Amino acid sequence: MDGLETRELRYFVAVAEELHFGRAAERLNMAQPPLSRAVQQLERRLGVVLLDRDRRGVSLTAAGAAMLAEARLALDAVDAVVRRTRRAAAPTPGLVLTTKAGASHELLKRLLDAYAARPGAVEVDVLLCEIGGQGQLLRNGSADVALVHSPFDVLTGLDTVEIVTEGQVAIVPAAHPLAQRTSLTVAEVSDVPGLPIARWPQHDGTYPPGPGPEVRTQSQLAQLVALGRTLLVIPGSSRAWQWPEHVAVPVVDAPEVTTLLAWPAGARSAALDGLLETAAHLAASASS
Amino acid sequence: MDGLETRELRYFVAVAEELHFGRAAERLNMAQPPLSRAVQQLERRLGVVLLDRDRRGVSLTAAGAAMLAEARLALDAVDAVVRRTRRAAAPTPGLVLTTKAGASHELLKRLLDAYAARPGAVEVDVLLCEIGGQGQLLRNGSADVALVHSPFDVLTGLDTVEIVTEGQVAIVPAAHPLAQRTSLTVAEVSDVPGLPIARWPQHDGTYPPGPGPEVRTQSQLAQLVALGRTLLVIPGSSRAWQWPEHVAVPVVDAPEVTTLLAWPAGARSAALDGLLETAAHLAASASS
DNA sequence: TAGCGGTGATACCGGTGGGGTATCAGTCCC
DNA sequence: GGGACTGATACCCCACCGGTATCACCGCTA
Repeated sequence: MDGLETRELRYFVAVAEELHFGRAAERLNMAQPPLSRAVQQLERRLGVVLLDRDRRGVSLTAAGAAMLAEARLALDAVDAVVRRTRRAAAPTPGLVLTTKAGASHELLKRLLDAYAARPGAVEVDVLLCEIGGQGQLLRNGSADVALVHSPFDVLTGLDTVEIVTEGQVAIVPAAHPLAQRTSLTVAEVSDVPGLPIARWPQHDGTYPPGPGPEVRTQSQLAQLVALGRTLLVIPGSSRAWQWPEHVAVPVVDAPEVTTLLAWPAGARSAALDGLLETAAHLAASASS
Repeated sequence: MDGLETRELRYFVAVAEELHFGRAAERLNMAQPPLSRAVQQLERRLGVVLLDRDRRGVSLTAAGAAMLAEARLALDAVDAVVRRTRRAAAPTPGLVLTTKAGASHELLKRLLDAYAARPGAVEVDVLLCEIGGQGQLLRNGSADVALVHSPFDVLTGLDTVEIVTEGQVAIVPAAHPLAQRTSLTVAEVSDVPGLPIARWPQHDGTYPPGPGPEVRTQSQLAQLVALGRTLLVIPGSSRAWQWPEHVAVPVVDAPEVTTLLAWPAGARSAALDGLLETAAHLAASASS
């Protein structure tokens, strides 16, 4: 009846992502025939057609698409078992905190310092990740807690505690006329001639179309602003990495950004509780 | 390095729950020796000691306890793959809504009627579960959405939308002096001589100690109240199942109860969106 | 239309390893 | 010290996973 092994899930995910048995088999370091067979067996056992093998290629059925999403979550959960178990077994368990490189640097520093001063504090490793990558790292057990920014980061499935809410600033090249302003509006900074918004890679690694430069890292972005090629709008506290060639101008009508600590729902531990309490104190002192 | 099959997780969970290789093997319908071997291999591959095999029995190490919690979540996620895939493949996919038997009956009826009247509404199956069982059913894919009650039900990992907030009433035997009152306080209904609060089974199936009667179902409870053996405090809308021998008295200082729809974070679908929208309308009309 | 490249499915085979039985090795208890 | 009980070890077998070889089907092209 049931039983479904993770091997079968991995096979299906590979095929569903590649939409090509040969390439999927290559990715799995195996030959194509056993992969075809395994997926057929999976479909028979589920009693569900997951893939349409038409002439000229493979495509997902509706059920296959549903299964792909669920299977990814399940595989993440299985990976999380290994990672969290290994960390729980470490001589000094510690915590892993993940955040976007460069974001909320000052706040993070205050949080870590305050937590380290607590009695019974454990070591906190900081794991820098790409934009929007925190959720994945929490789900697959690579991290215990993340510093995230609402409304930018997806928070579904995570418990959170707010730390601070703040306005946003535009980072513009010092030489640009906008740098003279004391405040700006969203309308003024969107679609500035000669300063197109930079484009970040999407989930599949490709870039959306548009006039702005393609970037992968914060430092690339910083340099591009310094070169007068783009501008960006970020939370005020992120200006820590501002260059001499940058000018920060408040954007008065930009949506407020809330910095939060997020953790996988239900994955509390004594160490995490300590960090959350520290964060709550920080939030209280910041708002007073 | 990685790899971990669900079979290994099932084996470990069985042993960790039974704390006895023989019984665990019996539960798994296999012999004890291969089970011992499999768990040993698992420990070697992880490089982590999960179980202490002391004289007189088996016990979990700290890492083993952590792994047990994670493994249960992962196995639920794998089960969810099967259930949700099968449902997605059904000719008419439908939605499965779960709730505690007897709770918010009127509200549920209004919600389902209103949703059924929507264009494009799919069939909604109602799955009645035991107290507090909704989270498990959502996690393992047995249900798509649940009707839950804050602060009673655990909401971690679930996205929610509020429907209605209401006060609580005490359900007391009509023959009891308290039935004459027009309002009560928490202090008055806790520890009433001769009317001890009923006890519900815990997660492991055993009952907490105390003077109250042991119950498993709402109808048992209803009968016990009618017999004058206990009283209970529940949301006002739950009085639908009130008997002639019951009297409902508002408890003025009891915490308010919020009825919500909850669903696994990130598991949105077109059908679910329709139901949530209906619930939002219901909430708006109820508050106005 | 015949050939060819490319795709997934089928046929068959060998080795690994998961699961079985039989037994051993401790421990506790009378 | 013997028996009951528990988990570990020894050994065996065969199911099944993965490999190679090949087929069947389609579309393109000359």
